[in-house]
Amino acid sequence: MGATKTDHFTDKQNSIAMLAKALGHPARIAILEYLIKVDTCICGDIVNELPLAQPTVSQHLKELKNAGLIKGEIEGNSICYCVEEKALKKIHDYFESFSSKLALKNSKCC
Amino acid sequence: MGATKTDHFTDKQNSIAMLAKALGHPARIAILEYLIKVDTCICGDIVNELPLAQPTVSQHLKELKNAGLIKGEIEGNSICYCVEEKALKKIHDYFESFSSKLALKNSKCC
DNA sequence: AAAGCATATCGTAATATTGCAATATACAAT
DNA sequence: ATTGTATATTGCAATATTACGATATGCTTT
Repeated sequence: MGATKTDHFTDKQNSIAMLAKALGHPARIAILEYLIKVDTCICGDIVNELPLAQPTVSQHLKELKNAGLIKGEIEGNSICYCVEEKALKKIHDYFESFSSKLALKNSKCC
Repeated sequence: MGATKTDHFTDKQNSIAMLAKALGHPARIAILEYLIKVDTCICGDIVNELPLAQPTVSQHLKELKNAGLIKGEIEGNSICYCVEEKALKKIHDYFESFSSKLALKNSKCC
């Protein structure tokens, strides 16, 4: 095979994995960082910012959008891409709970 | 082509993307959750816990280890896998700073 | 309508990931 | 030494990802 067996895991696990997967590429991390840094968020800027061709950037934007990490609104001729704060909060909260669970452990091993 | 152009991005971006990529599979999320849940952490348990064959689980463990998210110590006959807290903290801190940057924004668009 | 910009989609090649059967390794117990 | 148990590695097939040139779509201006 070769396809991920998503149906054997919980919805939560799949959804976190999906978000993490979308973040699992430096270009997409760079895009998110850029969207947070600047106030205006037009796709053209992103293409100029990244060391990748326009179709490649467009593809990465699509993946971030599919994962729900960004949203894009048509703004006249170009497109206004913005961070979807809810998704980032979801990830943040997830690792927050991880951290607090870890803090409670008195690791018996390692 | 087809290989990620890591050399065009910052070390930080690559390192976060690497961690996120390793977390980008439900099986690996499930493994981490399990390691945090239980006190003892032996690989055999993980194989029984997951709906995947033993070689597949071994491979996922290897990837988590490569990414620095877990560590494994030989414990007699079996292996004691544990969460590497530093790596989880790194991710947590990253999204923490994201969140606080977002909080400061008064998004002009979207 | 035509020309020019911004973005998306298609097609395709290179590479990576996922999953597992078969096999190897390494220790433990008999 | 042999057998059993736990984990890793190998090899391979199916699928996914990454990257980009070429092309399409859709606004906007002329």
